[in-house]
Amino acid sequence: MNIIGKRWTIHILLELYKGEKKEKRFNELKRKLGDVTPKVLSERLEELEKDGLIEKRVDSSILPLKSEYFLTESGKDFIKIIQEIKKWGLKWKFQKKECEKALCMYCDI
Amino acid sequence: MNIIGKRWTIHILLELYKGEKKEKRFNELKRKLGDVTPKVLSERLEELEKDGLIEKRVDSSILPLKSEYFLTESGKDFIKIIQEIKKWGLKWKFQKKECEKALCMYCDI
DNA sequence: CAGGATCCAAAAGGATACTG
DNA sequence: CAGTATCCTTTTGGATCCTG
Repeated sequence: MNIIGKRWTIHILLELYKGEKKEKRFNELKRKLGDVTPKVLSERLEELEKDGLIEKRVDSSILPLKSEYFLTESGKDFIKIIQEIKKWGLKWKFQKKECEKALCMYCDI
Repeated sequence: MNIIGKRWTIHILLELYKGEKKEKRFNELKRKLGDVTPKVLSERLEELEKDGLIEKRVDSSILPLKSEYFLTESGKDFIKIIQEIKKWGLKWKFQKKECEKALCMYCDI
């Protein structure tokens, strides 16, 4: 519940799940997520790392620093739960036909 | 996320799912949940009702008032998500053998 | 680029007392 | 019994500026 209850967490996980390139940079996430402040983003990333859903890889050999975040196995597995929640929402709350496609163009899950 | 993110919500849903008698009274829930204050419990119940996961039946014919809460179909369906989350937790976080029984004696799911 | 530090506003939750 | 009302503390999140 610490994971799922907090703002931005789900969006971060989904962002790391989307697209071809699975590793995302700090500022890349920041941009994609719209208006997360660096403080909050940094907090969420730390928590997710602590809980083992994501990992961080830092390349400190070159400057400027380059750090990349990516989903772990448990993180990928957690995406399934997010998908279940979405299905529940589609079934009982929002009857949005567009979202029922294999890969929803709106939320990419 | 409004549903799942807030304190006590999950516990309320599980409480309404447990046991033979599926309808639970306000003070019954309050007692079972330990130390929820009536204010918070009342807030959560309202939200859950508004979101359609539970329903309320009031018997105003007799005094003192008697109100009963119970899960709707979508509420019951949501229990499955809670179970998925629990499974995820068991798999990746807490390897608690006792919880893997068909009906866990600790959390009743 | 990847954050950390500081300060502030808002939301959430809890304690307690009271009421139809 | 089933809540409301009031007040207060804690937790979050956001804004903004700064740095190695």
